[in-house]
Amino acid sequence: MVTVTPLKKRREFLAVASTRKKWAAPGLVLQVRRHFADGDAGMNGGLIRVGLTASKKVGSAVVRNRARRRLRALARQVLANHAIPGCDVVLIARADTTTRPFASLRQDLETGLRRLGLWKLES
RNA sequence: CCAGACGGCCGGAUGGCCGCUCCGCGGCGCUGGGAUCAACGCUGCGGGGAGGAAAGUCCGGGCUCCACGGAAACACGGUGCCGGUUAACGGCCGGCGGGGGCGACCCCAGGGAAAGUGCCACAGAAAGCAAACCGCCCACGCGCCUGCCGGAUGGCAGGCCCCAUGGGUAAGGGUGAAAGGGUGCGGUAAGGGCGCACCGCGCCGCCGGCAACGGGGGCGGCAUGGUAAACCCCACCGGGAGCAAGACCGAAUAGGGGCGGCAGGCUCCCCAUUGACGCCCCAAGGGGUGAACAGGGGGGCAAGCGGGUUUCCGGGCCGCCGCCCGGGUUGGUCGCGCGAGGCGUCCGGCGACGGGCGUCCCAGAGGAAUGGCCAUCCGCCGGCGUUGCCCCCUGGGCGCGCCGGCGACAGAACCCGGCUUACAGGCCGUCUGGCACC
Repeated sequence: MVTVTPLKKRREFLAVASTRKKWAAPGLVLQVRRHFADGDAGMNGGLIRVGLTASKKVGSAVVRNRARRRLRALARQVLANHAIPGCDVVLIARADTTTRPFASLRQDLETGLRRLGLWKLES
């Protein structure tokens, strides 16, 4: 199991967005970036960093918080076991994030990881 | 039982699996070895962890910084019946006045319009200063009608539905949100506070009340239209900005300011009284001179500079070096939760509220924790069914069962007192008006 830490700085979010590697699903939008060229490169190699974004388009403060919490729970379940280490991931909430069934949301994230080449069988 | 008024309260519950954050206690880790403190990381156990509005950011305070001689005044902003309450308020409580409701009760931006200025759309004759469109009344006749006289375009008499002129009126008509008090009677040519009664208004006493105000009396024939959420006047209140306040720590790089690099000193090495070093002479070997003298060169020390302006001295400039100071980006720590605190109870007060006693410690994040998923129950809504009950019986209500959907408004960001706005559903109490029964 790899460690999952949060992504905090605006710079880091922009860096992930600038790679243009993204996948849009009904429940969420996924953006990824490998922060080391190849291999395990250094001490940060095992880290997966996750950033969550919920804009005002999603809804009020209550709705945005709920969307973020569901995405955080999802990331904990899926990314730790199925994403290859050494990458940054940004999950963006959409309008349906709070109402979509959790299993479907999970499906969205998993196919997104496969499409972007980050999928890994359970370790 | 139905309809309604007011006040208070709750605002999903339980369990399972997996997490977050803070606090307390314990364990482990941190490279030569051992011991140990703090912090940090990981981990185990125990405990705390959103709201009545956390919202809007509309008022009032605490706290912090800035400004300032206590302050006062101008400007600007706010408040505006009276009394109380409070740390304070534009809040709240109790009264007063006006309006609405059968009633419980509800609503009111409720100071001043004889200080001044402005405005009063449309309509209307006229919107502030008294005027007069229709009408009403009187007079007059140069108008008209009737009758008589006369040859006559004339004279005489009478009359006013229609006409002109002069005068009196403001009751009636019509306009308007508003038309110079209202209703009635008398009076009058017609009318009019012209006179009278009542109401209203103004002024002056009296009584009740702390007061707003209320009650009653006398006088005045009525003067002063409305608008101050128009300017304004009066009274009272307000210094400004805000936790991104503010305090502390503060790396690399770049940049800012100040001082020094002057004199003098200490120390080490080399040369030197058999004369170093500088200058002068030379036959190139040396000699003279400073020498009536003891120093010279180099390095180091908080010691020591270099460039360039023709040169020297001084000064300035640029650069370098050394030391010191201040600002400050990312970041970190504090501010930061024992408080105008919650709950219970007693006392004072109609009440807002105040006081005493007891008891409790109750969120503290920072891309922002306080949750994610599942199950059962609960509540509400819709549909279908019903061998149940009721009614005003093609139907409806209540109850029960099944299926499906939904779970209001909304997320602390320094704290507190209010206000405003949003809100599925539900509970409790007091009161009002009906209906039924005793």
